[in-house]
Amino acid sequence: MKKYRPNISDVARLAGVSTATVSRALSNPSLVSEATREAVRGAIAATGYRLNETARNLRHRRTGGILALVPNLANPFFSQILSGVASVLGPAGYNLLIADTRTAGADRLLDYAEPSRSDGLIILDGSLPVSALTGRIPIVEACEWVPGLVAPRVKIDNRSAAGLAVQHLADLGHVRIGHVVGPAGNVLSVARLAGYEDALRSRGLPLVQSAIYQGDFSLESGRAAAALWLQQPQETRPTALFLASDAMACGFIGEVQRHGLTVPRDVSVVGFDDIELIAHISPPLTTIRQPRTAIGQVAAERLLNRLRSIDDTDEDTILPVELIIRASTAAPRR
Amino acid sequence: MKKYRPNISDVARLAGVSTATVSRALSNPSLVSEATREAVRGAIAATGYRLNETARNLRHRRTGGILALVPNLANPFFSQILSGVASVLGPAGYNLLIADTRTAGADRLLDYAEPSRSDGLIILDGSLPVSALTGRIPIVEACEWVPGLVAPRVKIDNRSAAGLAVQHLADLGHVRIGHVVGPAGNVLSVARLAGYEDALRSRGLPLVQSAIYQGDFSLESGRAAAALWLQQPQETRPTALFLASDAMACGFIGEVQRHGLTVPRDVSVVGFDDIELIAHISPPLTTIRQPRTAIGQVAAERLLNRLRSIDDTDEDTILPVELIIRASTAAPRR
DNA sequence: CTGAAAGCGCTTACAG
DNA sequence: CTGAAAGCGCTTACAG
Repeated sequence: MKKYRPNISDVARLAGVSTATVSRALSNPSLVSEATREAVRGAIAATGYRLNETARNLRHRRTGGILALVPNLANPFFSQILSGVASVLGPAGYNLLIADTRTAGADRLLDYAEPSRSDGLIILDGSLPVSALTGRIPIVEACEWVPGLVAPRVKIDNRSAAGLAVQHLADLGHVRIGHVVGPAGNVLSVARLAGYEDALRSRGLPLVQSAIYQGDFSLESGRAAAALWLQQPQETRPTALFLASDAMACGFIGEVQRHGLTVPRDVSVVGFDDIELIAHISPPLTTIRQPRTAIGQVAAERLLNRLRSIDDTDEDTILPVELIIRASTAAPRR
Repeated sequence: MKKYRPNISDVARLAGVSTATVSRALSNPSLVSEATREAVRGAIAATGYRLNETARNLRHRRTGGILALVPNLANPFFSQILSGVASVLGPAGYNLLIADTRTAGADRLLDYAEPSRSDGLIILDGSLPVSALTGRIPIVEACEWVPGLVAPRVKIDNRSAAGLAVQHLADLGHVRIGHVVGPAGNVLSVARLAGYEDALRSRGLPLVQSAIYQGDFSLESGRAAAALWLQQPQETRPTALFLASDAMACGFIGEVQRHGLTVPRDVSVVGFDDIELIAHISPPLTTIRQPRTAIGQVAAERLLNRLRSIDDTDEDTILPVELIIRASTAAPRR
């Protein structure tokens, strides 16, 4: 018993028809008579035939795959987006390929936009060079975006979302409101910082450098920001902080609690993203919810439309955010 | 200016050689004279030629991809494993395909082990049916495993790892030690429960049904377990709990804190996995660290070895775990 | 409704 | 060291 993989000719021979007919019976049955279809079905069952996708793809000059470029796969922030992407791509018959732009060597960068590698790109990493991506295969950007790249973007309005967070703190009566920014140069960091500044200005609140802390979205950088904040004089340091990610907010809260302070009694904290865990820590975190599954789904749908030439606009899709008020924010102590 | 994708014949023509020579210059340069190689290089640069992977794969009767089957992509637990997988597969020239076994329809299940879909499988979901996976392409299992499936497994010793957690609690002086199990029927749940029971027995501690709570690895199920625990009489309920996942431990701690209790003063808690966040909540969680990146890397390496016929053993790789003692555990109150 | 034939873009055993 | 030719497994315009 040899391990032989039957091909379309084996089926054709057994069914007593040509390979063309088998092919049609498979991909466009209405072109084939019922009797012939039945014969083909029988031959397929008898041989255990399965279509070779690689051959079909070669013939169709496509790959059958969509490549998602993620800055850091280990970061759980992306898994939910990818889950949304996968839920759309699977049923549509596309494979989801994933590449971690950090662990993949820079030499590999040029291959991303290779038409022989995938039929389309979903970009989740705004720090990629435009030149490597431009003009080869359809692209959609999700969450982050590459400045200068012409492609539809599926995202939230980061600037006004940041404004929501800060306004919430202002509404509670806070005057000295601080901000922990994301990674330097990151498009999201820039937009959220701008929203923070917008909100302070529109409320006539003080905008001072000492209330802005550098972060990089990570837990550890939130902890470090807290360490700085703890060293500042109590009378002048912020009574409330808006942090550009939930992870940083967690790190921040953990550190101030370790120093015997209480949130929100001693300091109010707002995060960004609404990752699942932070509803369960104490205090549960007030944050801006980002519809991550929906972002992934819509990005995948728009890319599929481009592949089918339905979507010919470069317009962005802006999805709504929501301020989720939990227990990490309160009026300032007086 | 037409958008024309040059192929190997275009390069051959320009270089004044045959396509066979171009092919050799690309994949086995030592077979080709330096002068010819140079000519080919020039022609490639001039035409902007890029190898078509699909065609090469068809010729080689392979796909160039490895498919990872994940039970739930949205669960961040898997992202770090996938990160390890990606870091090995990328440099080896393989694409990483990912499928979410939950969102993909059951009809798609049979396609997973399709040789035309991928060259090998990394299985992270122990609940898949053996029949759908058997005997088609090389498989490696990581973390979870499918009972009855003959394939190398890369995992930890869940049973003794659970024992470590329980022994730590016993060492602190706890007598009534409870356990929140993972999803019913899950291979990890079963192994960790067995390890819990082992440890109690070997210490001569009471093993009672009322100290075992059903969970499913999720935050919410940890919260629900806490709700049950809170209702039990203080004199008989466990003074310490080992939970089969960090997520459940977070949910548990959050709920008991919400009821005004303090961890570890009122109850000690040990989790499992060592996900990043739980070092930063308060109290920082004592847990069993699972080397997730390494699990992903080793799984990918073993699969690559199988594809190259280097690895011909079905033996499991057992990676070491570590008990990480933080602040969520202490001696029982007396 | 069906078949013969060309072709998608590569690779490689064979011959020289 | 190099080329002609067959072939990987499909699909589809063309002809009947």
